[in-house]
Amino acid sequence: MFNTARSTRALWPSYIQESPLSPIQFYKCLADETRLRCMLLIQLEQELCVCELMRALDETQPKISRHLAQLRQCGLLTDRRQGQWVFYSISKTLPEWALSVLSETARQNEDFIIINQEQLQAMGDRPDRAVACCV
Amino acid sequence: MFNTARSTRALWPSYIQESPLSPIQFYKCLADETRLRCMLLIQLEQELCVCELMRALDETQPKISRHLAQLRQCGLLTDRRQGQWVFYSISKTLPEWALSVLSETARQNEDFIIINQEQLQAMGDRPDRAVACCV
DNA sequence: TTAAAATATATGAAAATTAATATATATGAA
DNA sequence: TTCATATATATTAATTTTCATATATTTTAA
Repeated sequence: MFNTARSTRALWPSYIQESPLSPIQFYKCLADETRLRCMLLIQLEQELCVCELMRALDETQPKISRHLAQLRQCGLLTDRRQGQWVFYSISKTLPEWALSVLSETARQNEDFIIINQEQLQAMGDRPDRAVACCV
Repeated sequence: MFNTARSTRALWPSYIQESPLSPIQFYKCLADETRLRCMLLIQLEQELCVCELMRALDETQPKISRHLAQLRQCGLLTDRRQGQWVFYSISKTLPEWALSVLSETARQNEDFIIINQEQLQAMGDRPDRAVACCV
């Protein structure tokens, strides 16, 4: 039915499938509050880890993790592990139209996402990012 | 819970609610294949009636009608009756960002919608539109 | 004219499908 | 061991579809 680098066992929503990103798949990804906020925040902040998103959205760890995994499997996000943290960022394979949809949404819906940005800013002890050399 | 000009009785998906259009509500509307194709086609053709969309999408009448009603209740479409037909068009209250999302999606996903445009073109006996005077 | 019949659209209600969540537990790194 | 993240499983919730039927308009035939 579908495959991922991480797992072939999990039961995922049916719209999770291999490339290429269809408009339907993309909009299903955005049609959930947790996922939309994660996408917009990550786009604004370049890169965020699970614990930062938990704080910014005030949601449980499994919930955040699960939605991030979906976004990764649909090709919207990529992740990199740095020590104990896993940082998520916008996938470089995301088509241009999808990128412009995201930035247009963020730009004209500031009120929607500002609360999460504030909670992120208020978070103490945010993990340091190692500068990735030799990408 | 919600209200419409047409009915206060129907049970609709929870994302149907009164204004203003939130990004979540908008993307839930686009996160269904029937609805997304209807939106893109209507945007491209200015105005389409239920029977035209049935033909373009090859879907049943209740299915099309139901999804159009949802899109209308969320404020994405408006309708006008002309004789026996009901024509749907993009709502003039749709925010600018949503319009640009739609057109960007259409512009960069031609393959997705062309099949429906072709079926529409191939449809015989399309209802005439009366020029609306004195709007 | 008026009374069916035909055509187009809408919707109630149940069924079917799909998706989201919580809890417990597993994995991996420091 | 502790902290951060992932996931299995069960459960609950939300959404979509289908079928039957209702409503509105036009057409046809008496």
